[in-house]
Amino acid sequence: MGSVMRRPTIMDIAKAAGVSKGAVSYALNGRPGVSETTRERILSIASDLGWAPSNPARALAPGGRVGAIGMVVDRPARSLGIEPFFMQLVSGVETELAAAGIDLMLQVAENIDSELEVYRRWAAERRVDGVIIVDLRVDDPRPEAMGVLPLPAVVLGGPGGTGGLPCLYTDDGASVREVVHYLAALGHRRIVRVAGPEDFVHTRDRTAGFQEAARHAGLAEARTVHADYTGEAGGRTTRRLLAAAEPPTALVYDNDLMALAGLGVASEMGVDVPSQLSIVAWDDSALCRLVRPSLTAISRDVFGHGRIVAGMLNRLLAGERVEDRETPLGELQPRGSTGPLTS
Amino acid sequence: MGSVMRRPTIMDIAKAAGVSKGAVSYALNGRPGVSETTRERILSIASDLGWAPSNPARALAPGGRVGAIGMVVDRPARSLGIEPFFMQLVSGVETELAAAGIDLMLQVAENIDSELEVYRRWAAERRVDGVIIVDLRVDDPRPEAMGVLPLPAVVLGGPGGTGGLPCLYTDDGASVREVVHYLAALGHRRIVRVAGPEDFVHTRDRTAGFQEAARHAGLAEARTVHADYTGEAGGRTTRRLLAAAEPPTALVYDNDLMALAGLGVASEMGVDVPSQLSIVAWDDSALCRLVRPSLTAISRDVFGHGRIVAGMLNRLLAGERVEDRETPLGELQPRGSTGPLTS
DNA sequence: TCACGATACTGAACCGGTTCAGTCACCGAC
DNA sequence: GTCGGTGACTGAACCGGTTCAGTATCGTGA
Repeated sequence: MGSVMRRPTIMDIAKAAGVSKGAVSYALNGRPGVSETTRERILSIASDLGWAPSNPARALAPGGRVGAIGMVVDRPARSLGIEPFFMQLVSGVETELAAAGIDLMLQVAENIDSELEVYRRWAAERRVDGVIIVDLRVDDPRPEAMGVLPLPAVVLGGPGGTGGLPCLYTDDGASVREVVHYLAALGHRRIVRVAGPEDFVHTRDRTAGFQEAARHAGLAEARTVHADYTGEAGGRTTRRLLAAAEPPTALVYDNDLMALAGLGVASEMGVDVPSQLSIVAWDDSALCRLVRPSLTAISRDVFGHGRIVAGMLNRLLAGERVEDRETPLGELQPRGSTGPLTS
Repeated sequence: MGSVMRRPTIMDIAKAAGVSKGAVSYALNGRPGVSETTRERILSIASDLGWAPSNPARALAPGGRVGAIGMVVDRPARSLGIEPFFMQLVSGVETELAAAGIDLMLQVAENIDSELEVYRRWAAERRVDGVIIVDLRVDDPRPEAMGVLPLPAVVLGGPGGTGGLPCLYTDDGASVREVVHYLAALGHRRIVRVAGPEDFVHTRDRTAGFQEAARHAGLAEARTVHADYTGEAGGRTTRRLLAAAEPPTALVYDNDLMALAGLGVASEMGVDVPSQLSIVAWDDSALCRLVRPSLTAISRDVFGHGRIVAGMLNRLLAGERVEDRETPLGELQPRGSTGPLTS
């Protein structure tokens, strides 16, 4: 008592062991320069003292790393809470980072400009060692900004348009083609896709796959309309579509939140799912299994994507060369919200 | 060209301005010790050079702060993705922190022990300046652990059981009493509450409020059963309750995810909502408005809670004395999922 | 027996800030 | 004219690590 609790430093260890700071550093980092007996003595003292390296000090030393990576999400704040995607991704990312003792900084941004501002600040203030970029856009300004900063980055999305940054990408076009074939086989011809924002690369890829499959199946009336991933927009769009003279018989949504909203609107308008309308969701979260009818969805391992992309960034930070990587295809999970027309 | 891009330091500024490091530091921090003309010259040079303070260096200096706070969430990873609560809370927290230039570290943990391990590591390695503790338990080990570490902390929950830590609390008992009165007024007598885990303080508070209101309204059959906030558990519990000989006519859920699952199960079992069963959710997220029937819910300003609790932590870190604070009561939002029995 | 090289270690510089104790010039008061 | 005080600034220490250039000690081979 009396002495104020203070974090032990390597200097404390050095004094207790009767050696110099440098020797302690070598011992603790498993580097040559100390004898095995000395190393063990130092490690034991360090453990007795409850020593842990000061992260700021490590980061400050020449060539030091901050031991944290950053992620910025800039979808509309309103939808963020419900969007299962990000928390699952975050869980996966952290699982991978935890092993390396790396932390995750999370920021929500209003738009892509404030997102860039966050990256600039993080780089200037040395807050993070690298970042994971999500929701790649068409002509995305972020990859090129990363080149200037410089802030090592890995992109979730692509391929293409990543400005040389390593990326983890998915062939969404293939998944959407499977959905169209599935719906066409059920007899649907008026299929409309309620998509995410037009300037996302994966939206564009899905749209291309959708059009191609529709043309292939001879569905002249298939088309894509855009919304913004929020339940509100999904509901509004669905209401408009179902009120048309010849409403679609099948709707394909780009996330599960809009699909859920669509299901609600159909019910409100007296349109039965699936006998009068089939609904397919993207991003098969638990939501899809909770509602009635349960939602047919394209299921991807978002948690796994997080692990992989974090691993890629880790290796990039370690100075290794990192190749682009493709994820397994999303799998169509047929459930109660799709079926043949029975009118 | 040829010169490698290097972050500018205050030494670079000092050289350019022809003054010492110390003078630059005084100028940049708005402290006395430099003339107004010199200060302006230094600021202008700093801006020209694109200087920003190195966070590790600032943190390392005596009395320096890391400029980051941490938050650990340890609900079951499965439910995390859909639980709107956390992302809304995070948004609110960050909005408040952004103004002070503070970052947020987020960690997901499997259980309360690994959560404590994270706090210990953060404190030992000086990763964060303080933490926000959520989901306070009965006999929670965390407040007391914080006293030892030492890591400044603010609790979202309580009051009581916070071991002296400042807290932001809600009178959940009052809200649940309002719900019971509302349902009783609609004619319901067999009301069951599907609650969160028993060892959460707010679960216990709600249970107490629920029992008191039930006794007051003469509802002998009202009771509480416990689940774990996941949709799966909410659905399973609902199925069991509705299969009983004399099933409840109203269910009150502790979050909206379980309420959503309950709604699905009711539909699956052919129980109409609201004519045969009324459903009330807690945490009024957009989900409640998207499904049909829309869910009556207790609405709270989770985003606002985040702002307030972050502000409290900020002031605590600044050395100010912080008082416990109560949030406004959650408001009952009656929607389509509740009504009188019409059997 | 001596030179040589390897091993084990020390001392100091360095990272980029903050802060404290001085130094110096200048100004007003007596 | 001198004294004291103040404002402006410098130089150096400090935070807690990492790393590099030396140095002392030892064993070994010729």
